[in-house]
Amino acid sequence: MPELPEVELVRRALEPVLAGVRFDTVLLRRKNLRIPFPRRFAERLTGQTVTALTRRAKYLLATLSSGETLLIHLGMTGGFRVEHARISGGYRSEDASDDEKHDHVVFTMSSGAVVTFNDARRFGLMDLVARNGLAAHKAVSKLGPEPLSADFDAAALTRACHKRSVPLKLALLDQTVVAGVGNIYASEALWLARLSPRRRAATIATPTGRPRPAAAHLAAAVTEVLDQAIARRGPRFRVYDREGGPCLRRGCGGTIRRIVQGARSTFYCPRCQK
DNA sequence: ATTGAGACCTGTCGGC
DNA sequence: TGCCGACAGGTCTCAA
Repeated sequence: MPELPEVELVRRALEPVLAGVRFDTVLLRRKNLRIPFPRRFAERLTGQTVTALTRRAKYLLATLSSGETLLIHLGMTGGFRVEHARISGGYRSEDASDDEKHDHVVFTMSSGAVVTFNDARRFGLMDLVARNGLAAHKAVSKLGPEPLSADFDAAALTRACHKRSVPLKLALLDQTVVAGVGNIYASEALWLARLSPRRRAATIATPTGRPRPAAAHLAAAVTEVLDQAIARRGPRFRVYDREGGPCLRRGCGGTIRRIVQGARSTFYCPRCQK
């Protein structure tokens, strides 16, 4: 489920549970997710306090008292459940949670909170990064600008796109162009900017690499769809998954189409997105 | 260096 | 009901 807004919402929900709190026990129920857990993962985490919970692109970053960072990616289906330790004699109700068979990591915190990571498809990952090692970490070292920071604007987008022949939609999904946009928000941002997902990325720049108006429209649209999704606590599908439905732009009258780009679905209105 | 295809893994949904 | 293919909000790797 998670693109940048969803990860940010997870971060906000988890922050009060983890920040300032210690890992009392760490239970690994398997030895890998998308990649193996690092050596002695549980031992290295146990006893440490989380000093901050931040986010970079779609990664959650828990800074630890040792200066190390616990890096977490939710993949497609990853998520956390927060419960509280029960006094012995308690029982678990059957319907309290879905598939415990996909509960892969269980953190018991010094507060009594029990934080469980569940991930059916196991496209998620956890890693432990040495103090000062984060910037060089493979997962984050090549990420482009944070779309909700001042680093991201029409100029940054233009620089990243002006020599690229890929379709605009695929450029938005490229995490080195802008970090955190995924398949839903890429379609949504292009719709908002009235730009065709099939258009070459380089066409938002002039031949000399200056931003065209489309670059500013697209940068603003990316920011807006992400901001709105966070504020509304979830995406609003104005084109995504609306194949065959009417374009919601006032006065357009077009019909939403689904195409496949890079083996993933793209939704757009051929009538108003140029 | 860039690009597209395939791989990774499980679940769900629609059609026959 | 059961089976089968298509599809799912993400990355990574490989070959051209």
